[in-house]
This record gives sequence, structure tokens and C-alpha cells, in this order.
Amino acid sequence: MDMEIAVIEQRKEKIKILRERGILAYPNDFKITHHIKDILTSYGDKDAEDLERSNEIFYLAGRIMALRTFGKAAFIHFQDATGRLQAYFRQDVLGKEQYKIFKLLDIGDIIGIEGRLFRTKTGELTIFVNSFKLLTKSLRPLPEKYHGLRDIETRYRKRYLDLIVNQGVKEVFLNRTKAIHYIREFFIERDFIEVETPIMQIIPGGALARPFKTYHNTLGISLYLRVAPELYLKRLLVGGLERVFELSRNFRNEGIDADHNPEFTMLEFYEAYATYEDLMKLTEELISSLAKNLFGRCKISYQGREIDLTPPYSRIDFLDSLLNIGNVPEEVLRDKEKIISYAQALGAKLRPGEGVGKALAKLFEKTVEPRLIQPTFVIGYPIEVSPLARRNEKNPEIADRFELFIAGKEIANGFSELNDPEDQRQRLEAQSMKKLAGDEEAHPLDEDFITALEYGMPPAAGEGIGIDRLIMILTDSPCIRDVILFPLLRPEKDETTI
RNA sequence: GGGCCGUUAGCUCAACUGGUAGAGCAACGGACUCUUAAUCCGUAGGUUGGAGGUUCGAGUCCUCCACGGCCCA
Repeated sequence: MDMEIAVIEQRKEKIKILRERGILAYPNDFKITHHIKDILTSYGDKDAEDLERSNEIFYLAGRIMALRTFGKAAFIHFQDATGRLQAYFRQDVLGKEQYKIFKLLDIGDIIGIEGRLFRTKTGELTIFVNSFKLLTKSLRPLPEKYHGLRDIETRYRKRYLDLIVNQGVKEVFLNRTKAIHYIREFFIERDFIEVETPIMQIIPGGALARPFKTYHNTLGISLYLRVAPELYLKRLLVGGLERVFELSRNFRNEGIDADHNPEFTMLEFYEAYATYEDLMKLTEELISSLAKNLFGRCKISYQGREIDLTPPYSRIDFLDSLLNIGNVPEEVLRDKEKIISYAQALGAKLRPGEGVGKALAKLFEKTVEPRLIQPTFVIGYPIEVSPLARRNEKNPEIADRFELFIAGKEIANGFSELNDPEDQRQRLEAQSMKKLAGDEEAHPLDEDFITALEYGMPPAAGEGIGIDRLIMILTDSPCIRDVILFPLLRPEKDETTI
């Protein structure tokens, strides 16, 4: 700590010296003509003579990342949002006074540079500095140049340092941005309209999950952060918007692990007159074209395993998967009592009100899910765990629903929508009973939603895709916190200074 | 919630069974006009996450706490 304070003091002293020479530490009057990436793409393959001849002047700006000074000359590496470039400073070019000022610069400072390009003896494209300007003085020492910032906790807490210092982190988030942009385009092209529905909700529906609770002072009412936008998007189907999507944050009051952050990004979309079968096709198209758009191919590597996102994805029945992938004995699956005791024997805890459907879902999570490495649609989910999905016409015990798994993770959940208001009421009433029995994740009964259905919602199918998990797979990230810029962490000390 | 592991200089890491806390980078001073983990000489930098305890003596052993990681639930 003393060391850091000493550095800060030294640098403040440098600012003082600069001020005495009439130089500001934080000016904002430098305009750039190029980014480093422009330079690298336009001049990366030009040889020394070409560069000599062109003699073009460039104005660049960036943060000093490495500093190698000699008596009367110096090399630095500096980086901007787009890349990293070497710059060459010479006393005989800058003059003694300017060179003295250069010597007051530190790693971490942001500077503007004016100069022309050349190649060094070793062939590295370098900007020969004619003049420079300090743009921002950095007071704190950056993490080490070679090993970077390794400490996982610090990387999450001080993501700005992680972004400055660790190559690859920026790339993950740029890919995240590109993916989200692509997804928007994908749906807009298919005549879906993007909508925004309430994040603060009176009745938190649309998923089986515990919500965060908050309070509106003026209205004097409790509100919940949404666990899903589903019920509002379906109201829009009732309203005649036939294709809608929403891409934004959901909040679930549950534990944190490699695949869960309390706030996460979800894509939900609804299409009138489509079925869950249509959406499986659409999902294959979305994910495979997304991979192609980002990487130019459908085969990707995730944590050392090759994953092929080329359609079609395999489809497996829920119960078959328990039998054949999860190795659950057939006689267990035939007997409701045995299903429950078998699930409990495997360590699944069933809460009050949770029945066979939930036991099956937990069995699936334990025995099947981690084994679904290649993209796989699981279909034929029990009705009990699908209170908003359309009942299968041949088998009323199962829903017309699928979930998509990749790399052992649940990525998407879609179904033909239940639009029979009476069936919906009965199912939500059954959920309410569970809630009364103590199941905190049971779905609440939203009367206005039922009312909307009573006006008539067109037959439709809808789906949710977990964007963070999809990005994890696409960027080969082992943990959801690696694809969320500021993941939730417990405060270090008492950070609450409200 | 349970188990295991981690927390040492700004950063990355050392310190055998308890015996004076070290190195590299970064910093500071000096030399150096094509370096790139620049090099060379020198200097400074620590309440070993926090609080107790055992001991002549604790970074190291014990207890509790905080934060994080992994696994399980």
C-alpha cells in the first residue's frame, strides 16, 4: 500500500512540474485522424521504402503500455481501442525541452502522437514521433506488463484493468456485442419487431424462479424485478403484434455459479401461427448463422471439445433421454413413487408441493444435461413443469415444448403457447396451490394475463434463449462471469456509501 | 448450506519439517540514439486479508471472521 501511495505522490509531483511548464495533465483538445487498426490494415504490408515515400502524417492517441528509454531516444508501445503500435521518440527531433517532458511520462498515461510511419531495423511498423501531447496522466501503476492481471477476483472487481491489460478479454466482449447485434438483425429481417416490456412487475411471472423484491415509494406498492418478459410479450400477441422479440435483462434471486448470475440477458421471441417445431428450425438457423457470422464456420471448440453447430441438431424425447442417456432404469420411469424415491436417492431435494414432474426434471438435470455436449433438442417435457406451454394433443401429460442443450448447458427453452384461457387458469391455479404449499418457485396467478387470453391470443410459439450462456460457448469461456462485464460480487469491505 | 483450496511489495510469484520475509516486472537515481519481457550499476518499497490463541519465537500450527475459486447440495 505504501508503495502505491509513493507512486501516486511521485506522479502528482510530475503533474506539478508539468504545470510549471504550462502543460496540462488532462487537456481535451487533441483530434485523431486514425485508429491503430486503420494503420495496421493499410500499412501493415508496406515495406520501408513505400513508407519513406508516402511521408503521410498521422495523429493517433492511446495509452502507454511499455516504455523503453535510452539516453536520447525511446520506444514505447501504446494502445487504443483497436490495437497496439510502437512509437519512436528522439531528442534530436523533439528538441531538448520536449524530450524532457517525454521523460516525465509513465506507463499508463494517455498521449496524443503526431508523426509518420517507418520500419525499424527489425521490421516493426512504428510511428516516428514529430510531436506528442500528454492527454491524461495516470496516477496508479498498471499491473505487470508480462503476466498481466491474473487474480480472478481483481479482474472482476476492476474490469477496467482487466480490459486494459489482458488481451482477449476485450475480444470476448466485442464478440458479445457483435453477436447481440447480429441477433437483432436476424429477427428484424424476419419481420419481428423489438419491444420493451416492464422490468419492474407487480406479478413476477413467465418462469419458475424466485424474484427480487423492491418497493415504489409514491405508489406505496411492492414490485418485483422480472424473472421473464413472457406474459407481457404474449399480451402483445393478443394485441395483434404477430412477431415480437425482446432482448434484455432478467433477474432471478438464486445462487451464483459458473452458469448463473442473478442478472442475465435473455432473448425472448414470439411468433403467431408458428409451432415449437418451427422454432426449433429457426433456432438452428439462428445459432449456426451466428457462428458463421462471427467466425466463418460452425465448428467451434469449447473447453477443449469440438462442438458442431451445423444443423440439424439431434432431437431426443425427454423420457427416452432419461432411459438411454441418463441410464435411469425403465421400471423406475414406469412408477411415480419410484421416480420420486430414485431422484431423492440421487440427492435431489424435492420441496413441498413438488411432484413427479419436478422429480423427473431434477433427474434430467443430474443424469442427462451434463452429457448433452453436441447441440441437442430435448422434447416432450412433463406438463407439470411447463405451466405456460401448450398441451400435446396426443398425450396430455406432456407439453409441446423443447429445450436446447449445448456443452451440457441449457441454452434455449421454447414451446407452442398455451392460448386456451381455461386450461391456463387451471394450470396457474395448480401452481398457486404449490406456492401455498411452500414452493417459492411456483408460478403466480396473473388474472390480467388470463383476461388477455380470454380476448383471444392467436396460436403461437415462443422461445427464450440465454444469451450469456450462448456467448460463453461461442467465446470458449468457462464461466458466465467471463462474459458479463461487471458480474455481481459480494462487496469487499463496506462499500456502501449512500 | 457443506467440503476442499487460496489470500505474502502496485502486479506475477518464492520462503523445506515454526527460526532475521525474497525475486522478477513496475517505481526512483545514474549510463545508454533501432529497442521490443531492452541491457548495465545503484536505491527504495511489507501490520504476510482481519481478529484472537499456542510458542522463547508464527507467513508457516490452532480457532473465528472476511473475500474469492473449485466441487457438492
